[in-house]
Amino acid sequence: MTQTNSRDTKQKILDAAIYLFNSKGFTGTSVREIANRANVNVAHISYYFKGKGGLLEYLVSHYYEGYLKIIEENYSHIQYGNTHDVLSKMILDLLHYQHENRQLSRLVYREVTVDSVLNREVMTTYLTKEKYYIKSLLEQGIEEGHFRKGFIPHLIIQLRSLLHMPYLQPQYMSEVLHIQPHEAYFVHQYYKELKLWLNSLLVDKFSQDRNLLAIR
Amino acid sequence: MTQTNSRDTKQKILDAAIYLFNSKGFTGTSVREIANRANVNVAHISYYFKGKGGLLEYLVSHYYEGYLKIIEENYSHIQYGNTHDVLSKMILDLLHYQHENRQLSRLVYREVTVDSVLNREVMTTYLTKEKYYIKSLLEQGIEEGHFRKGFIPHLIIQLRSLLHMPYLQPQYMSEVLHIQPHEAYFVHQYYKELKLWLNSLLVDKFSQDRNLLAIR
Amino acid sequence: MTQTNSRDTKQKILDAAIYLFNSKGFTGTSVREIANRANVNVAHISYYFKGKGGLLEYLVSHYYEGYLKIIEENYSHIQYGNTHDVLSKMILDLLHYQHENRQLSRLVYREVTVDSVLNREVMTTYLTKEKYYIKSLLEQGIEEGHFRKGFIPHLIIQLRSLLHMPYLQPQYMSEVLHIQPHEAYFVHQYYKELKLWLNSLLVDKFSQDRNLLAIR
Amino acid sequence: MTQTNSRDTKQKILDAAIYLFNSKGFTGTSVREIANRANVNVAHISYYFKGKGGLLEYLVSHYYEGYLKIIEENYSHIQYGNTHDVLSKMILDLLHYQHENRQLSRLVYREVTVDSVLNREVMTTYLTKEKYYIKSLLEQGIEEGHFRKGFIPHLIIQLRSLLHMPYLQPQYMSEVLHIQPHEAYFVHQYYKELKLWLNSLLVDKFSQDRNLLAIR
DNA sequence: CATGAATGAGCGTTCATTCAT
DNA sequence: AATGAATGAACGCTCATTCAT
Repeated sequence: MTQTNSRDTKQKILDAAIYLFNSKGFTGTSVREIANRANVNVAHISYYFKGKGGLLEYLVSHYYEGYLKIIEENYSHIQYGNTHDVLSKMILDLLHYQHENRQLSRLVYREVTVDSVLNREVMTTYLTKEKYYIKSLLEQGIEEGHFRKGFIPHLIIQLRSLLHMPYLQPQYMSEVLHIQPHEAYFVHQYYKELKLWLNSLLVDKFSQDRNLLAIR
Repeated sequence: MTQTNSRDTKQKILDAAIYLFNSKGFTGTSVREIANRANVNVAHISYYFKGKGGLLEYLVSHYYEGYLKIIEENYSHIQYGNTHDVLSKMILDLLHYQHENRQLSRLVYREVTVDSVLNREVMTTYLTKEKYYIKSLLEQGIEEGHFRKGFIPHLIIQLRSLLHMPYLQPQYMSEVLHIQPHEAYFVHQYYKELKLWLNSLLVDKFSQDRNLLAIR
Repeated sequence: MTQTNSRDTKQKILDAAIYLFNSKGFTGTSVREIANRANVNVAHISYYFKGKGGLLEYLVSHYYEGYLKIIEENYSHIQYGNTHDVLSKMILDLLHYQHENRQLSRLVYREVTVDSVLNREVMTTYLTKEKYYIKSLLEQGIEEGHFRKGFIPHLIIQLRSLLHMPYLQPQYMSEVLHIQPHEAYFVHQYYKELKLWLNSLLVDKFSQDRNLLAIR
Repeated sequence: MTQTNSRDTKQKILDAAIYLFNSKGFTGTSVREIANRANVNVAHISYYFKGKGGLLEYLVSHYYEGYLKIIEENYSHIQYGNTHDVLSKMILDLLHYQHENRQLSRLVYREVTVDSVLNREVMTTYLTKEKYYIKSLLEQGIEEGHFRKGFIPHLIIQLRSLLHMPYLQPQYMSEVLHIQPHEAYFVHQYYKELKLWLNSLLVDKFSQDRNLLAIR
């Protein structure tokens, strides 16, 4: 009876879509299911998002925009000698971002593994930037002698794998490993693991000292 | 017109299904597409695999059976003091397995991220076993003083993430990172990375020596 | 092209379904045939009636509701000594009802002879009520001394057989017996037959008189 | 392992078909269901009966042949003054026939209510003969003054209705009326009802006597 | 004779989207 | 802005039948 404004309707659609795409997959979800769950007329989905495809595009874009913003914001704090700290902070922020957008994270990371034009666009628009920033950080750390030399693409794979995987398989986490990734403390616990990984990239003390000596 | 035997037909269906499920996802692929690609009558899919769902189940089960067989085979070689070597070898074998079943790997790892009864069954049938073996290996390594203490579930997450992710995102690998995961040498290159990760689990020389001294 | 209202569409589907179910049977009719005959999109059948099964259920329920209404209405006029008149009138009304819904009658009476959940529901919902009313009427008539004693279930079988059969086999009626049950006068002619049957239930004059004498 | 001869196979198919056609209807039953139930290869149905349709035709023909044989056999005993006895005996024999072929009776009486070429053939081949014999019997009885005058087609309808209906609705009989038509004694109980009906056709004593007097 | 693979048409249903109201 | 009727294509699946082995 009460009139809802378009902001509400759009948000209700988005919430329903996130839930359903997350749990059943994009192609496994029908627009009618979304409309029913959102208590909204079916036609609104085409009206507001130009169809089911547009709805996914909207979700994915929004997700990666927030994702990239975190990376860019952290990257902007780069100075001489602080690449390790910047990377640490970036990782923590991304973990928080994923945690706050758990359902969206899962669906985005999954849908991006199918061959589609959307996937292509995501890669050229967001993932190349993501790669650029991480690569730059690692390169600078290596140049400054803090990170050991390594094949950077492989390091990027590892970082992304470690970051994303837990949010792609929450049911496995909880039902097999008995870890609750949706609990707030998971972020901090898992963050420690990623710091250990990060430390393993560091030039070890001995080599580092030797390097310094050699330089002198 | 000529009648072919059932082995051929079944295999043609499987090949087509792997390709299409891999590239478009399970729900995004229709049985008619599969039948067309396999040059086979649509009815055969239900006839041989009890429907589209049965086809996926068959693929996933077969994949995880081969996967688990590798883990069990390697695990059987466990002896005192060789956990590190067993794990290394297991990782290499799994990388090879994934490489030889690249398309199947991607589709299995993806489809297992949706909420479904199949997923449930996979977790209780295969993934709990996988967890058991890896956990046992790590625990023994820790007990024997080779691996540093750590929260084992988190280590399992990391290992699985590092192992599976590259095969879940081949397009990202090739188009953004310019790595060709389908080339044979990728396995060996990436294997080195995983060995580095494995080494990072080792008790470092210093502590190890100190421990040995203390024991004497 | 022009949009018609839903009442029209539903009715067109119903008319087509009655005709086709009547002539070819429920399982022998396809939804596409119905849709074509109704000049309506196939999807509307599921849209309005929740599938082919729902369509049959709707038809059967509506039929028996009208059928029972007649029985209840007549039953409500029951008074001391008028059971014979009430039964006569009820039979005439039911004959008219069947005549006005000739096609529906045939399909309902036929489909109710297959083993199905719908059939079960019809029996518990409608036919037990029908039995109750007829049984009550006959029992009262017997108690009051108008009807000869008899095994009531057998009388019910006979009444129902005589009432329904002509409408279950109209082709036989017209092509073998050369009777046109669809002509209006058939109702009145056949009604006379049923009255004769009803009279055969009556205690005959002699016995009746004797009974009365004996009572005095 | 043991080789079955073709007689067995045919009979197994017939038994399975009778059961399934009876319970689910002809169009509601698939040849594969029949083959499964008969433990026989699907192809045999087409091989032996020229398809599903031929199977039904075979069943219906056989049924009506036995049915007609009973009528003809009884009719052959007709003599002056015994029409009533002949009819009684015929009715009893038909009740027995229906009882011994309960499932087949139901399916035949049902399938004969759809519009089909088979139905047409049945009417011209068997039902016209059935009509001829019953009509002749009734006409002779009327001529001889035993049966009251009546519209013969209507009498035929009644006789057929009363005879067939109980076997067309066994579930109704048992679940609503709590009569077990499959029990042997039902035949005799119900036979009494049909004799009462038959007696109601008789010229009553008074009128008969009066007629006789008038004739003299 | 018996088998099971193979066929292609058809099944009932659901799809994403459009559009008049 | 919001509705629900309407569309036609596509969905997964089953059908009765054929036929080489």
